[in-house]
Amino acid sequence: MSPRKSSQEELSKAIILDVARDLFASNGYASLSMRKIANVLQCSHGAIYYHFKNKAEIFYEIVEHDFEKLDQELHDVMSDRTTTSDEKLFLLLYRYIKFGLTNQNHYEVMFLIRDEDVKSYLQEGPNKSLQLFGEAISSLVAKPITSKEIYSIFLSLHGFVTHFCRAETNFEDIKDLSKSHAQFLIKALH
Amino acid sequence: MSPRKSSQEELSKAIILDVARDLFASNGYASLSMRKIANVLQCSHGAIYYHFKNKAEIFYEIVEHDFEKLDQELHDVMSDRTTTSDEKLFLLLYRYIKFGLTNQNHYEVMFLIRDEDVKSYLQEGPNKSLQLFGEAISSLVAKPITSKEIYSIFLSLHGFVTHFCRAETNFEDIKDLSKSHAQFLIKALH
DNA sequence: ATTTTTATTGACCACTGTTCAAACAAAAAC
DNA sequence: GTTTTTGTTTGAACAGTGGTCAATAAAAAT
Repeated sequence: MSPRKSSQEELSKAIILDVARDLFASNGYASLSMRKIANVLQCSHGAIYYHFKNKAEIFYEIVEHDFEKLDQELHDVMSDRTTTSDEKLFLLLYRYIKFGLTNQNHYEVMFLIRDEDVKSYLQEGPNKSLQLFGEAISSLVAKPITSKEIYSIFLSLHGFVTHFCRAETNFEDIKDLSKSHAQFLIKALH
Repeated sequence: MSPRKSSQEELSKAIILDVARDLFASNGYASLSMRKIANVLQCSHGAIYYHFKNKAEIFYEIVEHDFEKLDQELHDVMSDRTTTSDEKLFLLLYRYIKFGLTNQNHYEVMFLIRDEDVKSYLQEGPNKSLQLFGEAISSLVAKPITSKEIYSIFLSLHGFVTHFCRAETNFEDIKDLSKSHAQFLIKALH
């Protein structure tokens, strides 16, 4: 009919991302198709490919953006003057788990999906998290920390989140377990 | 042409599993299609559905069967009379990592894939691993171990395997890191 | 008023897992 | 030995996927 929309209803990266972000939160990567997004946007799925190279690009942009909240949160923990180093250390681990489990679909794209297209966008993201983490932890523990220990801490948290992501467990349901996991890991550091 | 094969070349669960297992080891779950399997079997893809309910069932049978090697390996560690408890504890963790990383596609089906069909088959498998693990660890440590600690150990190993599964890292390339991760976790137990 | 650029459509491609009527081989019943 | 029944395979069909692209029309530039 009309191969181009009136300027009022023209698409844009931002509009697509808004809709996709919304649907993504409840659907996840695999079961949210380009056509479903197009449907909500009231456009054809082909149009989306004018704004994004492929499906992976859309979702990576969403995830990358939303992961800044995690950075922010960890940063907040570190710059709080009312908490001790020990408390900070605990909160760092605890908040990481909390973030992962309250943004399970995000976590999946960032750390779990094995799709090659998705992975091609992930050079920076996960490493950045790891580095931030490492620096923070090092600064909180008196004893010198090796990079292997940093890895261990990070991957141990990762395993916790991954497992309960798959089980689709609410964070609220495993708050206690999260706390004890964080404490368990801290014990290994000392 | 011939809607039924001569008895010599008839399909069977076993034959399908043999071929699928082979292809699965190098292709993984997502990118190995029913049609590819049928192609190698020289039959139509429809025929496979006579022997298996769906794709997930095939792969679950493969994975379930091959995971017995892990059970066996852990059992071997425990029943070795020449190693101390401390050595056994280390080997338990180390061998788990090794198994996961030398059977990455298996590990993915058992613990990672979020597909509903796959998960419907997974009521027993992962819990069984966890339980075996818990009993073994408890028996190796003098101090009483809580179930939360068992969880922590297990999920920490899981995170390690998961991460390097995604990165498709060879176990050989991170042997050292595996060892230090195992040792890190043991430190938390004491 | 005309040309150029830009964004959208929808048909199309090559896939995917899954279903199922039809067809025929083998086994069982007669 | 013939007929019936059962078991197994085929291949077309379905509904879906991500992705491409010529045709087209609105908007912008001339």
